[in-house]
Amino acid sequence: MNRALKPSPEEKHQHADIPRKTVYRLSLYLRCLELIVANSGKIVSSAALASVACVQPAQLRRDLAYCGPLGKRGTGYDVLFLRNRLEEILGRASLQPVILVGAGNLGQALLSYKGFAKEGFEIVAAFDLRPQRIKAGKIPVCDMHALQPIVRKQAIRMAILCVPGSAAQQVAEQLFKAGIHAILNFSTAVLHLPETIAVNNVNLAIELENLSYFTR
Amino acid sequence: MNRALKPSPEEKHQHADIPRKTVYRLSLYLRCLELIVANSGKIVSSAALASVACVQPAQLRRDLAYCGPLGKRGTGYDVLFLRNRLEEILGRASLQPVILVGAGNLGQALLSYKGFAKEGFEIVAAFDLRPQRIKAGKIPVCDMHALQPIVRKQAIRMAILCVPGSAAQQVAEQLFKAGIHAILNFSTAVLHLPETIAVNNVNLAIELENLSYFTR
DNA sequence: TAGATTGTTAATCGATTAACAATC
DNA sequence: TAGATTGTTAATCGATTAACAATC
Repeated sequence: MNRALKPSPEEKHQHADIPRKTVYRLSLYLRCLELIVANSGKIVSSAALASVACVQPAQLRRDLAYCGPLGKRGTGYDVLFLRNRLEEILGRASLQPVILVGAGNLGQALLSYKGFAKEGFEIVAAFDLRPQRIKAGKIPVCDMHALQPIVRKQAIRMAILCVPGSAAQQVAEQLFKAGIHAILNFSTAVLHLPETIAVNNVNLAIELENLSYFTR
Repeated sequence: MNRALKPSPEEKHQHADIPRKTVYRLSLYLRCLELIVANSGKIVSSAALASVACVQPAQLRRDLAYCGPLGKRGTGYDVLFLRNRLEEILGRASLQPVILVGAGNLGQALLSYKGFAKEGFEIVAAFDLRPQRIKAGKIPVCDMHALQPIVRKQAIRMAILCVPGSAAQQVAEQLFKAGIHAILNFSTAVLHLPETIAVNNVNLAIELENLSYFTR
């Protein structure tokens, strides 16, 4: 997506800093809108969309307000228009290349997981200490030494990290040095990295432990 | 807030409702303590532990304070004692049985993922519409019809949900009716369920989308 | 006792919700 | 115009952080 040099009115809100939690919910709303589109809904009110997304209508309106005025007072939101705007804001216009590092159990699973491709992300390469041991369908599995040149050459910004916890910090530093800007961390380790790199943690064992606590 | 009667110390912390975010971080602290134990640390200060866990020392002390006084002023926390207390509070004393529903790509991956077993959770059975198509090592893969009797008989409280988004709501209702108390939801659907059942959502595509937004 | 570090209180910050004026 | 629903402001709620008295 090419950007005009001077900001147009549409872009007025593009660079507003939207809180992280709101951005997360925007993704949620987008998925709810897809459902509504599939059910041939044309117009949706904040109350209706909020109920699908399981949030309060006031919160939904507030979240959307960060993106500029998107609805029509007295009427509601045009479903297709809102969907398109959210797609723009979330940057889903273009296919995003991603690499995956650590092709063990979980890593191999994510390689074959269809959910990413469906939503605009393409895993273009996987990396492992012992690349020959891995079957990964169409995706090339490379040696760790190939990481930096591939990331640089293809200008890849995002990585999925699935190495064992004991290796995670060291590999994460490699990713940072190679020029990666964001890591989805599935390892059990807490990563200590410069603030310029974004990290989202998905710790499956902790999620279960957390649920377990609340079942008593 | 004026209380007529002051609760005794035990009363105060036994049934204390610890905020969800704090419970999550307690799991994190527990894992950091394991690291410190491995490095033969005996005593740890809030500053040291906080730095390992990437949180503020004040937040760590506050979080721990929900669990009663666990440290010694002027000295710090006894590593083994604190670990044991956190394990008790988080209920890691016993092995927790879990079922997995939907053994597609992601489901099969989680079945073979070692991370759960390592941390006190055992996937005792998997369920799928077409159980015969799945290879799952030692774990029995059963027809959906077998769900309710198995959950009841073995008094299973937790489920991992990996079915396609289009089936998720319906299957989640089945889980609820079968007597499940907590769901780790990997499907793309937003589940509408009674408040008595706990749900944690892990939406991999949204995590990536969220990171993608913050890399610009 | 002097130094260190917790546990707790008070101040700050941010996020959610309620209320309503703007306006379709 | 009357009814509906947004966008926004103000009130509320909860979570984080700073500060410090308690105490080892």
